[in-house]
Order: sequence, then structure tokens, then C-alpha cells
Amino acid sequence: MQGRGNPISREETNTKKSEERRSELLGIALELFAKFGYHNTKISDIVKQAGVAQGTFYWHFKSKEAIALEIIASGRAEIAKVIGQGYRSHSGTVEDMVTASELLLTSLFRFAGSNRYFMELLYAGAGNDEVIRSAVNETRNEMERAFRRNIERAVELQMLPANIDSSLRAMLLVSLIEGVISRWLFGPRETESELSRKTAEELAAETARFEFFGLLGTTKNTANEVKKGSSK
Amino acid sequence: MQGRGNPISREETNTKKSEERRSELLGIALELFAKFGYHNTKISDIVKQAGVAQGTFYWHFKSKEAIALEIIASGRAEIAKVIGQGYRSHSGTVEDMVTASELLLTSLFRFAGSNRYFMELLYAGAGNDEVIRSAVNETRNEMERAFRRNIERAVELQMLPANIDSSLRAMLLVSLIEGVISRWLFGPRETESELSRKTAEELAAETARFEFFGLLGTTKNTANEVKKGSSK
Amino acid sequence: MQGRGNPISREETNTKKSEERRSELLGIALELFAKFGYHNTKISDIVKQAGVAQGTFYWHFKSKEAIALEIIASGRAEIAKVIGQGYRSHSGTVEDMVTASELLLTSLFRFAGSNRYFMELLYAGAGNDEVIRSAVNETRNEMERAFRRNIERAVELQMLPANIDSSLRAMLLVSLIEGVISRWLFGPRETESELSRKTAEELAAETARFEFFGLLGTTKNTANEVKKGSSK
Amino acid sequence: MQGRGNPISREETNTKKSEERRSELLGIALELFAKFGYHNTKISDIVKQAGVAQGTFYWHFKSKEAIALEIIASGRAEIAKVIGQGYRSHSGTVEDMVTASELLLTSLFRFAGSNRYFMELLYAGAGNDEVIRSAVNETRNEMERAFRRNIERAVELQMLPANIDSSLRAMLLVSLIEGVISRWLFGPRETESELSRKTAEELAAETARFEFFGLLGTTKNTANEVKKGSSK
DNA sequence: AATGAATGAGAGTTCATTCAT
DNA sequence: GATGAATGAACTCTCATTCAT
Repeated sequence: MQGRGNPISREETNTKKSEERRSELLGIALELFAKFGYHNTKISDIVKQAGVAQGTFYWHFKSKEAIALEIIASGRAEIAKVIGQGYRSHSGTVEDMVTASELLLTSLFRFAGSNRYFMELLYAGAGNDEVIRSAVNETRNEMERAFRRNIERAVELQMLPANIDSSLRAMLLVSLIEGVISRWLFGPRETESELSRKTAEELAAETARFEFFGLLGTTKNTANEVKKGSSK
Repeated sequence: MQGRGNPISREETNTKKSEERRSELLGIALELFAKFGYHNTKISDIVKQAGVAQGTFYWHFKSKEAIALEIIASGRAEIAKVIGQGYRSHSGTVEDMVTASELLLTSLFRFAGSNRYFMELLYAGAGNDEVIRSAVNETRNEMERAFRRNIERAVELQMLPANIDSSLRAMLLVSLIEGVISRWLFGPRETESELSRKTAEELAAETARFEFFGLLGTTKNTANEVKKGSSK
Repeated sequence: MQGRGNPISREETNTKKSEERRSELLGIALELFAKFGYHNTKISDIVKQAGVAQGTFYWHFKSKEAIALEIIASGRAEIAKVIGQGYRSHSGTVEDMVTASELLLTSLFRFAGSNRYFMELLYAGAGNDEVIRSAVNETRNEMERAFRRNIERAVELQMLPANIDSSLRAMLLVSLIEGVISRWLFGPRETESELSRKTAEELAAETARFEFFGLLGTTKNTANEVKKGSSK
Repeated sequence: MQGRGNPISREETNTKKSEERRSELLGIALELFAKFGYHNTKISDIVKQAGVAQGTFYWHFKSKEAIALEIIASGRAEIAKVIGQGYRSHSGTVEDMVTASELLLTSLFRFAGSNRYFMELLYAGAGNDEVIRSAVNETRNEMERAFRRNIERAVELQMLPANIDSSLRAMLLVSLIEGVISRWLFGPRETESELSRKTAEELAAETARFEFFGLLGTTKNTANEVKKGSSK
């Protein structure tokens, strides 16, 4: 066994290396797109950071647009998975809902926290290119649809009033989430309140409370009273 | 008089025309920046639409960046005026608050509706240019600050619980508003729910209700009950 | 009259200068396309020779392809005019025909002689670009059609046998002409026979004789006898 | 033998395969050069069609230019063989000459018909590369020289008038032939007259008749009369 | 105030060729 | 013999800005 070259190994090595280079370029591109925007990122910047020649980029990707679309598509798939988990299998109390929502938001914010470049690309760096923009929008739409389905499911399970406009609510909810994520990650446009120091969990809790009780329902206390009120 | 035009009136006319040309260029630039993004709008596009030569642009404006900054600055002033009106002079019931909020949002949405290009520039078209982006962000921050002041004032007037994190709430509130405006005006990324057909008033009502009562407080009914509940 | 600036003159001057630059670029491009081929001619070569910046080219022309098409189109118009003159208004003897053909060929060869770059573009430099190639082919087809019409007209006037295949004959004739022109101008692939020293008139005479009498009808003598023979 | 393949036979096999691969690449390159032109054919196109890697090409050929030159050289040898057969050993009548010419042209057109890619490379696809172009020209010159020798031989044998300019006649004749071949094979730029449906034999007959009798000598009848006329 | 031609740095992309394995 | 990843020079085209008139 010792010393026999495995004929497959070279191929594997090559393949591995090629794929590594590919991912490396993908990662660098994502970072730069997010930090500086799609248009401000030059292929030359990407390859410089990767330490390869300009032509190498074009061995691995068809074009600048193609690499951006690939980045978006793969992020889109991951994010869809996270949100899909919020789909309820059975009914519960309002408290259950808040908890569930908090859980979902926690996953989502965690995902956002460990994919901040992708989120930035989604919420800030899309910029100009028509094709890129629509891929980004499609991703955001998909997110909104997923939340709408979750809301509709909650109505089905009679956890939310039947006369709710689920599209509108999904829109409001996603607005909330998008705003929170962008300010949390690539905001501190305002440094006060130290938003960036909050954890995903804390943010999820705050957001979920606002989601269910609005400006008024700040405290656990109030939350309880509201619950009673709405079930009267 | 021998046929010579009055030199003063002509000058006046010229001055008038020059200012008109300036505003015309500002208007066109705003429209194109909003529609196609800052980077995708070329000086040549602007002057073509204005029917003047390329050089004329540079007589009126120092640079492409300069015209964008001017556009943003003037919009910023106007929007600040609108939001400042939400500052309360005296206390009131929760119902008062909801009504007041609805009023403020109505003005804001109305403003957005009749300045949709500016709003689009603010929420979508800024693109990548560092200087532009920070001017846009400054404007958005100013809006957020104004809302925070309003919230703090409500706490002062004991209309909202004292233990509230006003920065965080302002952030959530502005997220809501920004999301609603962008989807209303240059969304419907999803056509369902016919968001774009809603009036500023309707949107303001829905948003205010969510603002105060969250997902649970959908109906007037519920709102009333919540009110009772929270004041119990 | 002295010293009054003519308000139109500046405009005219500008226009004139702009058009001059345009033609200059057209001329240089034609020369280089012909000498080195379309693909081997770089925009940088053209502007270098014109002593202007690269961008200037793009002020005057949309693209490299566009300038080539413009060159071809204008040459095509001129050449069509020349050939169209060969259309007969009335009948005549075989001798008349030979003379007329000689005249037409003389004009054509003269045109070719003073537009050698264009002819080279047509018969040698087209090279690769699909669009260019088809513009060139269209021009050559037009030439062939013009000759076919001339032949058909001669049949109509009963100067040529009615059972002739005019398309085929036009093809043979144009083959002849194209071959002669290319060898005369950018041939001497073989220096013997000093083809390049011949005048347009001499070539026209030789070609016309071959056209009517083939390899056998070389001398004026033979021509006369053939005439008798064919009219017997 | 313990399962080991015969090392010699394997080598042979490999050698065979290597040569096969070489020819395969040559064939594909010829096809693509002819169809799309030298410049428009990329090494990557060739290897893709052959199903081998890019590097493999460079094991078999020094460069893109080298493969083109090799293609041209081998075609050149074959075509020279065909034309050389037209060299007459003894004298004959005009009718003999026409028949002989027809025969030669028939072989030539047959060759062209079964080597259409090579002919296209020769007459259309050479493009711009200096080295390629001169190799192509050398081939065409060789063809012209062969025809000139044939004509000079006919003069020697007193089948053609002594005062003929054989270079010029060869040029005219080759122009004819080249024009016919290109239009027949990769023409029909004009579809009328259905040139492409003609057989090599038919084309040879028509061309030979034009070669000897020009525009006037269309029919067998006329041909006869011309013959009488010229021999009177 | 206005014109429009000119500028030139720099972008994305192509492709023949090389090279380690 | 063969692979496929890597190279890098060269190309066409863009566009904000300048400038002579």
C-alpha cells in the first residue's frame, strides 16, 4: 500500500485545487462587492487580492455578472432554508407565537451575522446593474413570500385573526427585519444605542416583541395584558 | 431705443433662463438617477434629455457628484420639515397617539408620493459612490433622529413607558416606514395585495396600527381592546 | 465689412473641421483595413495615424464595425454608378458591343485604380467579421447583378444569343473582372508580365477581348473573322 | 504473459492513435478555418470539437499558425498534381483543345468539390494573418503558373496563336476558375441560376466554352461556326 | 452661457500559449 | 501523450471632464 500512487488522487487534487480557487474568488468577490459595491469592484481588484492573473478569473467564471449572480443564487438558497423553518406544524397560544417568531428571527439574524457580506450585497451593494438588481430583488421577494406563507399558516391555525391582510403584514414584517439587519450589520449610521453590540438573540427578542405588540408592548408585563385583552 | 433691446430686461431674462436651465437639469438628473441609478446615468443622458450640449452641464454644475449632492441636500431639507411636525406639544391618550402618528405618516407618505424620484434615490438608486452614499445615509439618519425625538417626547409626556429604548424603537419604526415607502412606490416587487393602489392615507392607517399594536392589533376592535388592556 | 465676425462662420468652421476629421479617420481606416485587414487594424493604429486620442474616434463613429460599414456602403454606391453606365440604350453590331464593354471596363478599372484601398477591402481585406463580410458580399453581388442586367439588355436588343444563361455569364464575367482587378492592384503575386504596369485602358481592352472571343480571339484580325463567322 | 499487454503493440497503438489525433485536429481545424475564418477560429473551438484538452493541441502542433500552414501545404501538393495533368504531350485541333480543357477543369472542379473546406480556406477564409496569407497566395500562384505552362505548351504546339500573352491569359483563365469555384461552392451569393446544383462536369463544360469562345460562343452551333471562322 | 469636439485613464473581456502534474 | 488551470498582453469601448471658440 505504501508508495503506490493512487491514479485518482492527482485528478482529485486538481479538482480540489480548482474548486478551491473558485471558492476563493467567490469569497473575495462577495467581500468586495459588499464593501465597495458591484460597479466599484474591478476584476483587477479581485484577482489582485487572490494573487492570480486577470485571465484566471475568466477561466473560472464567464463574466463579472456571472460571478455576482452565482453569489446571489447560493445565498438565496441558504436564506430560504432558514426562513422555511418558521412554518408551523401545529397551533399554539400567542405566547407560543412570540417564542416561535423569536426563534425564527434568531436563526435569521444569526445567518445574517455570519453572512454579513451577503446581506450587505442584498441590502446595500446591489447598485446599478440591471441583471444583478433583479436577482437581488428576486431573493428579497422570496424572503417576503416565505414570511407571508408563515403568516397565512398562522391564520389557518387560528393563531392570527382571519381578517388580516397577510401580504401587507408580511411586507411590514420584512421591512422591519430588513431595516434591523442593515442597521445592525452595516449601519451604525448612528452609533448611539450601540446597536452593533447587540447579539442576534437580543435583536430577535426586541423585534419579535415589536412585531406582535408594536410600540406599546414593550414589557413582558404589557405583553401579558395585551394577550388577555385580545382573547377577551 | 433704436431697436436695441433693453439691456437690463435681457439680462434678467438670461438670468431667469439660466436658473430655469439649472433646475431643468436638476430635475432631469433626479429622475434619471432614481430610475436608472447614479452610475448608470451618464452626463450625456442628462444633457440629451435637456436638449443642451455636454459642456453646458459643466457650466451649471461642478461635476456629476456635485449635482447629486445638491439634489440630496434639497430633498433632505424638505423631508426634515415634514417629520418635524410630528413633535407633540401636549399629552394625550393612546388613541390620540395613534391618530397623531397616522397624521404624521400621512404627511410623510404624501410627501413621498409626490417626490417619488427623490425617495427612490434615497432608498434604491444611491448606488456605490462613497460620497453620494454618505449624503444619502446622513439624510436617512436625520429622519431617524427626528422620529427618535418624537418618541422621546412621547415618553416625556408619559404617553409611552419610560423603560423604552427610544433609539431602538425609532430604528424599528423607520425600518417599517422605509420598507413601506419603497414597496409602495417602486416596489410592487410582488404585485399581489395591490400595494401600489393604496392611498397615502390608507397606508398611514395600516402602518400606524402595526406601529402601535403589532401583528395582533389588526382591527379597530382589537385596537380598542388593546387600549383597554394596556390601560387596565 | 472689415472686422465684423460672421456669426455663421464659426459654426461653419466647426462643422467643417468636424467633417474633416471624420473624413480623415475614414480615409485612414480604409487604408489600414485594406493594407492589413480589418482585424489587424486596431483603433489605436487609426487614431495614432490621425494624431488624435482614442476617444476621439468614438466621438465620430459608433464602433469599429460602424466605420467599416460606412466605408463599404459609400464605395458600393460609387461603384454601382460606374457599372450602371454600361446599360445600353440601343442595339448595335458585335464590334459596338466590344467597344462598349471596353469603355465600361475602362471606367471600372479606372475607378478601381483610384480606389485601390476600397477594392482591396472588397477583394482581400474583408477577413473575418461576419457583418463586414456580408456587407462586402452584398456589394459584390450588386456588381454581379448590374452586369447581369447589362447582359440581359444585350439579349433583349438581340446583340447576344437568346439561349444564353445570363446569370452564369455574369458570374463568369465578374470572376474575370475581379481576378483582373485584384491581380492588377494588389497582386503582382507573380511579377512576370508586369501586370501592374498596364494601364486601365490596356487591361480593359484585353479583358473585353477575352470576354467576347475567349482564348482564341486574341487579335483584332481574329476578332473580325469571328464577327463574320458569328453573323453568317 | 501474466496479463501484461505486449509493449510493442501498445506503442504501435499509441503511435497510431497519436497520428489519428493529429489528423483529426488537422481536419477539424481545416473545417473551422474554412467555415469561420482563421481569426475567428479559436484553439479552444478546435479542441472542444475534438474532445481533447487545450494543452493537447500544443503537443501536436507548435502553434495555430503552424497547423494552418500545414493544412495549406498539403492541399497545395494535391492541387498541383491535378493541374499538372493538363500538360499536353502532342498537338491537336481546336476541338481537341476544348475537350482537353474540359477534362482538366472537370478534374479540378471535382477536386474542389471534394475538398471544399480547403478551397474555401484558399479563396475566402485566409483572412489577415500575413504568414497565412502568403502561403495561400503561393498556392494560388502555383496554380496560375501551372496553367500558364499549359498555355505556353499549346502555343509551342501551335494550337494557340504565337502572339498571345500567356501570363495575361493564364491570369484571365485562373480568375475565371477561381470565381467559378468560389461561387459554386461557398457562393451562391445569388441563388438564381442554381449554380450550386450544377455538377463539376457541367461547370467544366460551360467554363471551357467561355474560355475559348467568350460571351459569343455559347452554343455548340456557334462554337462550330467560330471554329470555322477562326480557321478560315 | 453655450457649444461640441477632444481627451485619456481605465474598464471588462479574449485567447494563444505555457506549464506543472 | 494528455490534462486543464494559469498567464498576460492586447483589444474595443465608456464616460466624466476639459477646452477652444
